[in-house]
Amino acid sequence: MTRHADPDTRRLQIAEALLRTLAERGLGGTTLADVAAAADVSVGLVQRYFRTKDELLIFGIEYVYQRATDRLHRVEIAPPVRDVVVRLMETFLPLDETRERELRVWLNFLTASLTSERMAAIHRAATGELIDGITDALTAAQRTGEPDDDLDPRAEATALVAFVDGLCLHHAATGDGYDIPAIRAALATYAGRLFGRRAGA
Amino acid sequence: MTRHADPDTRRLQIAEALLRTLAERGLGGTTLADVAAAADVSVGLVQRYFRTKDELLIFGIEYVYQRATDRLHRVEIAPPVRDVVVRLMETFLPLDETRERELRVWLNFLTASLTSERMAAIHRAATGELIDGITDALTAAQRTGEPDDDLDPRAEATALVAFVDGLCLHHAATGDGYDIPAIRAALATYAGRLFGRRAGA
DNA sequence: GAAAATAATAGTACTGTATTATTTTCTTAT
DNA sequence: ATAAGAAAATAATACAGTACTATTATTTTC
Repeated sequence: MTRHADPDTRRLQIAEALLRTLAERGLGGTTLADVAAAADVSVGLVQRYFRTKDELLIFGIEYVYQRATDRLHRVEIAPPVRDVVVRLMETFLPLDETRERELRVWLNFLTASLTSERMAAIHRAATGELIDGITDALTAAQRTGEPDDDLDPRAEATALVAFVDGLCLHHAATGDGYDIPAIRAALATYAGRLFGRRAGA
Repeated sequence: MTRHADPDTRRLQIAEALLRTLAERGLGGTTLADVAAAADVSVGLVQRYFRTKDELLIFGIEYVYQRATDRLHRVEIAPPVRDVVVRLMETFLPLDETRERELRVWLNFLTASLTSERMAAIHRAATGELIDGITDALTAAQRTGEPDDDLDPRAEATALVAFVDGLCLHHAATGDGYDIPAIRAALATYAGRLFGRRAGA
């Protein structure tokens, strides 16, 4: 990579190399040299675009959340709300290699946020916005009488997010029993109960 | 700590110091010196009882899973099954400081297992046994006609474990909206739907 | 007196950071 | 169109800090 590119592109290229490296070696096993090698770039270049390793990591986590947010915003919002909610949550599933990687990276950052207030804040903000969005969707659905009568939209939104994250977590760490079809089926079942599948049985 | 103790006790003492340190500083921020200090012991002593740091960490994760297993085995198994399942899952909730610590440690080990086959194997084994147990409970409940008619016990068990782990994960990392009462309420709601709360509304 | 634990030290390896000289690439002005 | 100069990227090196491991002598405890 000896071609000049504009600064923003370079930062993105390096960030993507970071994500690849993080997914493969974990946060504790990732060095600047690793990232530079993955980006096919010299270590000095990484240093030029990111003053410190911390700055690179912060940029990396924000990049991951940005991509997740972009996916969310591309979701079609045509009713019924039940399907909208399912589609929203499915954007988080590791349905392709990219998201599989991002899941692993996310888990690393999440664990890091236990000891880094800086990262914790980023994570909290993103999670909060997500839950707000789901809450709004559930509230809207209630007005159309779609979901169960007396459910607490915010509580259900937080529970749903926890459920999906739990599924993803086990997919990444456990494997067995948490393959993609199983996860989608579990999500469908969950949504069915949440919105009351009285029509069925 | 200058009193002699039998080897097993010493290893346990050091392991507990490890857990305290891990919960506080994370896996990446924990050094042998930290552990020794937390155990009020010299670094040389840690080295005597654990040849390498890796050996200490493996012992630590096994210790955590052992404690979780012990808690599971102390759960009362009096029907209805619905309550048994809830009680089983509640043993994983961070209901006291010890489990709060263990949750953080567990998250660190879980993330580490993404890049360590050794740790991944330990995690998979423990998760597998747990899911087997829940599956058995659900199957037994089906014979008594307690839960819904046509549910897949194994799929439901894996989903339930994912749900609880997701709740714990967000409690540790996110905080907001995932306090203990909220988690218990979410679990109760989930169990209610799983076992069919037709009696209520 | 034997075993356990401490204390001090040394060595090796790795990593983040900083610096510098050199080469390559792009742009611009002639 | 091309040559000169600016900017970007490389390469090599140095440095300081840290951590794991190993070793040894000394002290404490049983």
